[in-house]
Amino acid sequence: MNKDIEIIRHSLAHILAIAVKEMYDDVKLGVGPAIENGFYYDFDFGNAQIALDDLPKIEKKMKEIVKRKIAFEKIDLPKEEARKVFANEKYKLELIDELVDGEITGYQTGEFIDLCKGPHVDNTGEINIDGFTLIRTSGAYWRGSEKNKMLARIYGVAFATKEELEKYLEMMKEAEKRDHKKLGKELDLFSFHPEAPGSVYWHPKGMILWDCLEKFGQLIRKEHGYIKIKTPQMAKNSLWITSGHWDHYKEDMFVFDVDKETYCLKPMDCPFNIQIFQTKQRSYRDLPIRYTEIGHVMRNEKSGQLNGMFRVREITQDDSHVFLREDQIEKEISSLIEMVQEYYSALNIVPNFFLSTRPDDFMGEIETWDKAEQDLKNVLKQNGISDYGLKEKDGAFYGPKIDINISDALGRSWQVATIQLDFQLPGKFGCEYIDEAGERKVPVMLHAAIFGSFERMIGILIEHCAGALPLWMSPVQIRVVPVSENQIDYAKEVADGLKDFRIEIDMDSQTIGKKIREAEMQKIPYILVVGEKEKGNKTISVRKRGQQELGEMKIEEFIKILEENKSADKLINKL
RNA sequence: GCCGAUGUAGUUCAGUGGCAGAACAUUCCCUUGGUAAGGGAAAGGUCGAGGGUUCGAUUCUCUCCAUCGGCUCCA
Repeated sequence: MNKDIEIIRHSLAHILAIAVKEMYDDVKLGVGPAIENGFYYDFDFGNAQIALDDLPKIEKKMKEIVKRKIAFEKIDLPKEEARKVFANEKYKLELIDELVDGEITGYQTGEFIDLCKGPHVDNTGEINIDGFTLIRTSGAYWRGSEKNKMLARIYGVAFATKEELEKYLEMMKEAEKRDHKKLGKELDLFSFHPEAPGSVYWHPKGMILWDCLEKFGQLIRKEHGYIKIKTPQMAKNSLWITSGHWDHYKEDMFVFDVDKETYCLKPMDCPFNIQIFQTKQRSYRDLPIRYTEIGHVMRNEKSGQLNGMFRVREITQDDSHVFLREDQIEKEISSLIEMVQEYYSALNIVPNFFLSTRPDDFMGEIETWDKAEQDLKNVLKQNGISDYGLKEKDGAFYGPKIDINISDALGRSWQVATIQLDFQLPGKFGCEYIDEAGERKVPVMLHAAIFGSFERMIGILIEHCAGALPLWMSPVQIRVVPVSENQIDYAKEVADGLKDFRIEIDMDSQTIGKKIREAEMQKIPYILVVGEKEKGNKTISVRKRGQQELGEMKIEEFIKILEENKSADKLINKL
């Protein structure tokens, strides 16, 4: 973030607080930082409510304050002094109590003083009155904890100039057009229905996309030595008590009674994979054993956090579980990172790596966790990934993980792939193998999903390409458009010659312009126009998605173009 | 789950305390066309669900459901 604009954003948060204080009685202040593209401020309005409709008034007041050209003055506040100044601000007092003398500073603007480290602009006059706007309100828990009171957060966006602001707002409007929920409907890929909140209904075209992803994933896994399995959808709670999910994950599980016993829909596949491992006596020579499973798991996500395909209750994971010896850990994790990189480069997506560390609610010994975290750090380094982010306390209850995040059209970051190192569950279940010396040993377990879930990954993919999927994944790859009904027979002949592709014929008795428009809006990669001319010459006129005509050519020539496109996609030859 | 917004035809959206509207899509008719919308007609609705206020509610009000933007939580 540009330093100057960050100061402006921070100052605007301060000005927002002034405006709200002037307009509403008995408002208590929370905090108000600069954020990417703007700023926010949290307020406790007491019994009053703040709604979207109130924002224009507040924004007007902010602009008025900017025009007053008042100075921001930094003041040092000894703790006792600060307690006096903010005597009426319970949230500020809470923050002051955690600071020590000398650390506490405030910024005074006219009558108003805010508790703040700064920096701020010297004078409100430095702020461009047309460079910012308030965009939305939301609730936000005080200090980010669900246990605390929910404050009213007001968000604004701010830039140095009016033009930059307008450009940003325009960009966000464009981004909304790439929303996978909207495109999924328009392209007839999937739907949602109120009777099954958080579950996806896959339409025929969406299913083709799904199959392409699945096949490609399995191909990569096969090359890395994985074998497919399939496990149950539900199990008695005794299994989940053993695994620890009952203690650590119960809130998110669907639980129900059958014949006086308690059952759970599976929220994860791991315990079942462990049970398969245990059906035989395993030797050190057998390891690593690499299972992969298309896991259909169900998690009771809270209603308010469901979000299109990004956050569903029925999640289909490209799951894998590896049982291995300690000396195999680094090599195996490297292999998983390699798989992630192969997969994402084929999808033209750059993965962002994160290390997620021990959560508060962890299972096992701290020393084991420290070792596991160190192992993951080593492997990341060995694979040339040094710029990974840190997600503190974000590991699974059974082990730390390497996560891969991808942004959606609106710039929100979603976790997709995950590689988890687990020293806990195999022991919990009493897994063993016989080592070289004939001793019983507990294997280590890796949990990994390469693209995370079909739902989330497909949502992300759609948004990344605005629905214009690469040829190999397009549900319909080619549409033949006859100029008039007189060429329908020839169109069928053309389609027959391209049987290896997903091809369809537009039989509508509409103008050619209309039919082209339809095909373009459906984001079909190739449109083949056939009229009297083509019929006579035994050719086709090719139009590529989003471009002009490629010209008239023989079908064989067109197939050559398709093949080149395929090899450009690298992986298509494998499908 | 919490804060806020939204819910009207298959879709995108207008609108109103007193007979429910458009465009696109659908069906039919005319048109037989040359690279992003040819013309016409018909059909299409328990205005998210249930209470309340009212002579009368799609409209006001309450509860619930669903969706979206955040918060929290997670692939």
